Amino acid sequence: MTIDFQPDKPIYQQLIDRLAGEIIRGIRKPGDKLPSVREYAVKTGVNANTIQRVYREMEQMNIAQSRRGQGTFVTENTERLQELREQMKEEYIEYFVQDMSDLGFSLEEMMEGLKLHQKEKGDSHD
Amino acid sequence: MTIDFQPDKPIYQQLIDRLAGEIIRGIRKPGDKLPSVREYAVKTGVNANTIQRVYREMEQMNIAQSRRGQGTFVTENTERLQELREQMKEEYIEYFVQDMSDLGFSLEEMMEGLKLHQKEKGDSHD
Amino acid sequence: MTIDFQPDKPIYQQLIDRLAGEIIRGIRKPGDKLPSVREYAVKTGVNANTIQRVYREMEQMNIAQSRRGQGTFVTENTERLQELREQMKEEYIEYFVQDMSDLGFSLEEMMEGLKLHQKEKGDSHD
Amino acid sequence: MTIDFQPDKPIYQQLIDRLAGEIIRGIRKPGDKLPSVREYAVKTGVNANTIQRVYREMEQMNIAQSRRGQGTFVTENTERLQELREQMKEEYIEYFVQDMSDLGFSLEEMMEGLKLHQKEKGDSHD
DNA sequence: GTGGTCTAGACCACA
DNA sequence: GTGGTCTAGACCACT
Repeated sequence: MTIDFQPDKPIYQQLIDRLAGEIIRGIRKPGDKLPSVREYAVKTGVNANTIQRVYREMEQMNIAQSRRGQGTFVTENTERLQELREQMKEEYIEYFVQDMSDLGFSLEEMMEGLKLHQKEKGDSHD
Repeated sequence: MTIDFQPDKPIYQQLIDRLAGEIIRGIRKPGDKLPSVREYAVKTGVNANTIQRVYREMEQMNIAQSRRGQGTFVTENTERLQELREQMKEEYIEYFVQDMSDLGFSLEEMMEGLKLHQKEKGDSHD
Repeated sequence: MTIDFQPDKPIYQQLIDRLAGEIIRGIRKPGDKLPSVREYAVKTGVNANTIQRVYREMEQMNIAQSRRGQGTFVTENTERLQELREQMKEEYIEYFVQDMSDLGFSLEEMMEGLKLHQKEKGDSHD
Repeated sequence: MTIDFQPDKPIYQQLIDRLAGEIIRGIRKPGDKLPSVREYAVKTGVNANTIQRVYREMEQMNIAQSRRGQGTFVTENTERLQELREQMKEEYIEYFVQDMSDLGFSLEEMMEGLKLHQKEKGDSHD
C-alpha cells in the first residue's frame, strides 16, 4: 500500500481523503472500527504521529470518533455523511468550473472532455 | 483587485493561473508587455518578491519572456500556448474525475452537477 | 444508564464523581454495600477493569473499603466524607473562578449567570 | 513565563485557553499579529510543534488566521469572538453547576462559596 | 493494545 | 523569517 499519488498534497490530507471516500461510499460503514493508529501506520508506511493527526481531524469533521483504549470508529451519524458528500461535490465542481472557465472552456467543452476522458480510461484498462 | 479566492492555494500559484488564463484566452496577446513587477505588486497588494517568482515561473513554463531593462512579455510562441491549454485541461479533468469517483459519483452525475452549477451561477450574476 | 455526559473526562473519573456524589449526598449511606464489579459493569456498560479501577481509587480516597470475598462498602468515616465534600467544593470554585475571570467576567456576572442558568434549567425539567 | 498550572490539562490546550482569553478580553485585538511559532516556543519553553498545533486549532476555531510566510493573526471577525465568549461562559457554568449539584450544594451555597472565595483572594494579595 | 501528548530535529514552501 | 509537514521515539492515560 503506497501513498503519494498526488505530490504536493500533504500525506495526512491524502489519507483523510481516502478514508473519507471509503466511508462515504459505504466501504466502511457507520460504527466500523478503523485500523488502529499503529497498525495503519505500518500498513501505509507512514509515521504513527501522522496517522494520529488523520484520525484527529476526521474526528473534528464529525466523520469518526476516537475512544481511548478502544479504537477509532466511523461515526453513526449518517446524515453528516450525506451532507459531507454533497459539500465535497459542490466544492470540487466549483473549483473545476472556475479553473476550466479561466482557460476559456465552455460548459459544452467541459462535458465533452469528461466523456472523452472516460472513454480513454475505459479503453486503457481492457 | 483581490486575491485569495481559493484559500490553501499559494498566492503565486493563483497569480500564475490568472495570468496564464488571460494569456490563453487572448485577453493578453502574444508580444504584450506584462505589468512591471512593482506595478503589479501594488495593484494586487502582494509582495514584490512574490511577483518576481510568478514571472520567473511563467518564463520557465515558456509562456512569458523577460528582457532585461525592458520588462516581461507574453511569448510569441502561440503553439506553446495551445499546448499548455490542452495540458492544463487534461490535468484538471484528471483530478476532477478522480475526486468525484472517490465520492462514488458516476459520469452522468458529474455532468448533471455541472449543468446545475452553471444554472445557479448563471441566474445569480446575469 | 448512560455515561459520557462530559466527553473528554475519562469514564472512570465520571463514575467516581457520580458515586462520590451519591455517597456525599447520603443516597448511599456509610456501611452500604456498593454494587459488585460485574453487576456495575453490566449496568453501566463499562468494562469490568474500569470499574475495578473506580473502586480501587475510591478506596485510596478513603471513601470506600473493599473486603475480600464480601464486596466494596461505603466508608463509615463520616468525617472524611464531610472533609472531601469541602475539598471538592473549593476545587470546583477555584477552577470556575479562574476560567470565568480569564474571560473577563466579574463576580457579579458569574452570579447572574448562575441564576439565569438555574432558571432555564428549572423551567425545562420541572 | 511558565505553564502547567493545571496539571493533566494538555499544554496545547492550556495555551489555547490563555490566548483565547487574551483575545476575548481584548488584550490582543482583531488583526494583531501573534508571536511567531518559534518565538512563542522559546518564550513559553514549549516545543515549536506544540505551538504550531495551538495556532492550527485556533485557526479551526476561527479565532486566528495563519498566513504562511507572514505570521498568525487574531481574526477580524469580532462577532465570532463574542459568540465564543458566551459559548465558553455557558459551558463553564453548566459544568460547575452539575459538579456542585452532584455534591448536594444548592444555588445559594454556590453563590455564598463564590463570595467567600473572592474575599479570601482579595485579602491574600494585599 | 489503543488513543493522546510532547520533544527534537529535519526539511519544505512562501513572502 | 514565517508557517507547515513529517519522522523517530518516548512516555502517559485508558480499557
